Amino acid sequence: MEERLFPVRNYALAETLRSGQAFRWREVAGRWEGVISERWVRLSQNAGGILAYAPSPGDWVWLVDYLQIEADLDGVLSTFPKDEHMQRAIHECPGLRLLKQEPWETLASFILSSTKQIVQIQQIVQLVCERFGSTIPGSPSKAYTFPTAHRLAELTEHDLRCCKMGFRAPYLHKTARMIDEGAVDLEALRCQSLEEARAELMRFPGVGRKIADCVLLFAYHFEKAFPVDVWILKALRMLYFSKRKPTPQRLLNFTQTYFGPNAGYAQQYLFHYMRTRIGREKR
DNA sequence: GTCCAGGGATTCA
DNA sequence: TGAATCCATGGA
Repeated sequence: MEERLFPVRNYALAETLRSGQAFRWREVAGRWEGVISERWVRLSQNAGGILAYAPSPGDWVWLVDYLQIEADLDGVLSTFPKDEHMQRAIHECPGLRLLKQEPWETLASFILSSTKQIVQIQQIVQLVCERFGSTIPGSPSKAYTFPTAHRLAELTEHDLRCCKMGFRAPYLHKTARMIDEGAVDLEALRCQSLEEARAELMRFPGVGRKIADCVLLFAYHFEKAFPVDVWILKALRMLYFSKRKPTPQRLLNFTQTYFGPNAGYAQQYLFHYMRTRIGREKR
């Protein structure tokens, strides 16, 4: 086991890991345990920064990249609109970050996310990993990798349905098969334009605009991708369109222009703001 | 545009 | 404690 302190400032670790972009982090006695690709890791935060603990971590680049430790957050925030709502959203959760996740796991997880609450998505993903992932040797607690597309492709739809994913099972199964057969190359999307990459992702069953944009943002860091779900819809209507009722097309145009070059990052702040503050007040 | 597809967590009475 | 509602939706 090795330990390393990353002296990063302005990083809201707990809020970031809980924010609904990743589904495999577990809080254990104030520390966070998770799996990044093939590696188990435990994270905690103190005044000095983020403390990481992992078996044979090598150069830790995998973690620095995943957590985006070297990202210039202040630079990103400075591109946000200077309106009252965005400034409040930033103030509400200083240090909220976007992670950089592995494309296949992100795609599969968000196919499973449709009309599910975050807690339930976590449960389904955990079941899938326990049943079909590989065990990770050397981790103090039982840990599993996220199963490969090839592994899921050789299962039956029924095997997947048994992980409580319901009608999402055929979507995930067919998507795994398409990737396994090479019909779509997830790595190739990295050098495509946002529009091309989105169109590729939407070829998968169960992937519409919203899920495609989640994958584009959380895995590929297309910084203009702006997933619009019920929370964001609520936020936009309440904060920016309180007087008139916008058409869906008008809302889409707004998300593509108003929030600037880091619209996806702004979306994450809005999402968190809605779920914590307003979400609570409204109830 | 409308309806439907699991089922668990959460809220409410 | 039992019922109602909600849920990072997409497809027919």
